[in-house]
Amino acid sequence: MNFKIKTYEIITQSIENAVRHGKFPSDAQLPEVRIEYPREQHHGDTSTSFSLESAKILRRSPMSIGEDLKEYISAFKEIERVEVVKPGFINLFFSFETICNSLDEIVREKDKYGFIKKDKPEKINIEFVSANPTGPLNIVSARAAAIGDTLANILEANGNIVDREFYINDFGNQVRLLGESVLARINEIKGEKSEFPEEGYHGQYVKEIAQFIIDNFENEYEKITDRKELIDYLAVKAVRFNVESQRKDLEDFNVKFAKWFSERSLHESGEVTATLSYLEERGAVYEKEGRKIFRAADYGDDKDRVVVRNDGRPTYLLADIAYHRDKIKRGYDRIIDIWGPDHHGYIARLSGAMRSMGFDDGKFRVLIAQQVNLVMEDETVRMSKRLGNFSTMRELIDEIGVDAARYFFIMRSMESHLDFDLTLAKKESSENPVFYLQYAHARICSIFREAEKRGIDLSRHNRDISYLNNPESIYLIKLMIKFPEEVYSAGQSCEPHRISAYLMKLAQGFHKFYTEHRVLSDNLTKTSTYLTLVDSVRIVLKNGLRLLGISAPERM
RNA sequence: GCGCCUGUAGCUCAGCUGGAUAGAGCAACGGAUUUCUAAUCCGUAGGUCACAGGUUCGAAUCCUGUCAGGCGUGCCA
Repeated sequence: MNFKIKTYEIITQSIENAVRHGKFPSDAQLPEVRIEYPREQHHGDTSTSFSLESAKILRRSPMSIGEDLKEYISAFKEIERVEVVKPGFINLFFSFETICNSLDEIVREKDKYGFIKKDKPEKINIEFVSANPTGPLNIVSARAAAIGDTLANILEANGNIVDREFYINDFGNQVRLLGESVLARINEIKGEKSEFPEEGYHGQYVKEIAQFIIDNFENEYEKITDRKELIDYLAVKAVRFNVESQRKDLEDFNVKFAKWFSERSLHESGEVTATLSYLEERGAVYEKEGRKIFRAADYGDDKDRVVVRNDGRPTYLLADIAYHRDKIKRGYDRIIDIWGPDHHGYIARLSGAMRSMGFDDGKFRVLIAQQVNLVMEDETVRMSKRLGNFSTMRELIDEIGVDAARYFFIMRSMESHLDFDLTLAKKESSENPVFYLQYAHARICSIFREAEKRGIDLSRHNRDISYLNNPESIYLIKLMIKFPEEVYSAGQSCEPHRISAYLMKLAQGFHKFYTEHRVLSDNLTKTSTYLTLVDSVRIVLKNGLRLLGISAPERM
């Protein structure tokens, strides 16, 4: 059962009945019925402000409209009580039996509870992290990884087919600089004189790459005499090294990409030039002073953007358009990109490009994973890849663990500028909210272990829902009823943090239940009823944690 | 200058796309365990929702302006 949908049905039918009986004029333009969850429990399970919104049109007081609807609403068997209060809210209270029946649904569906099957699944591509292959992944990438993977999980739970994708920027200036940096380090190790490139990468890992290449490819690169060719060779090797280590870090973070897409491959296959002619055919590109310029301003951007420089080299934008054209060609219904905050100025031009290629506006969405301030000992740590002074995702995983790290990133909305307190996350791991969730799950498992020890067999005993007629049990059941729609709306709004907030509430509800009620007792009917309840909680917790990519331990 | 994000309890942040008396965690203080795991629970305290207008039955939420912080504003990626 779904509270909102059920309430919507009841209200709209009640309105129809009222119209049929002449309470409301049949030609009135009534507003759309909206259902809300009241903040206060005593305001009902669901409520609607329909009478407030229709008062003007019907030229009647909201209270009297509510009173008219009340008799029709209370005729529904799911509804125990209807209230019309204060300014004109209609509050609905569901019957105890209706609510308790939902437990059967949860226990029956088990690990599928909250997961929807669609007749026509959407094919969704979600691209995230896509960090430059010039070094280890940093904290911002870790945040994007946690958010992107969780969002993908949620969209899958909503019945869609989701491909996770990583775009490798293995082309252009940065990569050349990486090659130069590696060359300098190789010469250094060999005791030869070498100037380190001014804009180069100073991190320790560059030395490791240099050593790695010396150990494995010395015979190959020594044959290359042309400096430019050598740098290119080293760059390719270094990129491969970095991509592999990024892939490993991400897999250890429970993130697996279906596709690693190389930017370089777009250039080599001719897709980039093909995309240019495609845009030219559509009249979206013009030439000026030897450059080719995309008419971004015609598609919502502030100004037009260069796609081919006057020396003939394509810009990053053109490659990116080619990349997204490839995604379109692969037949996705929806395309989602998650970018870092430093790219937000780029959204307008790429969305413009999508529009110019005729891709439906609402189907392309760029989300920004906002910055992360790493806080240590109450001081903000500045992160800079080039200066080599940054905290890596690898360090994060090693320090605080995957579960805690993922949870920290997911529990905040992605557009908030996150202060990540490393000392706290490390030091006080027992106070960490993620353990609170996991502990709830472990506690329930512990109850079942004890039940088994006592030889209690659930299937042999009857249940009696009257044992659930207490505030703690009712609170839990009502909350669990809302899980599927929580998953749905988190997917619709692309807000994974809602799931973590929801699970927090559920764990809270359970811990409270646990202190108030004893599950195992001599009364086998009561025991069996309670076991069904906590089993449901365990199912929902586990399903929710699975969405977040966090483990649900059976013991702690 | 222009654009994007943010501003809510001492700190970190929620607030279900406009609802009723603004919430949680942490930190502080006081209490609870002969019981299925105390990594738990209960209570107390803590607020000019940055500020000023506007929209309406009703605003933390929407519109305008101001202030503050961050980021962006390349023929870099």
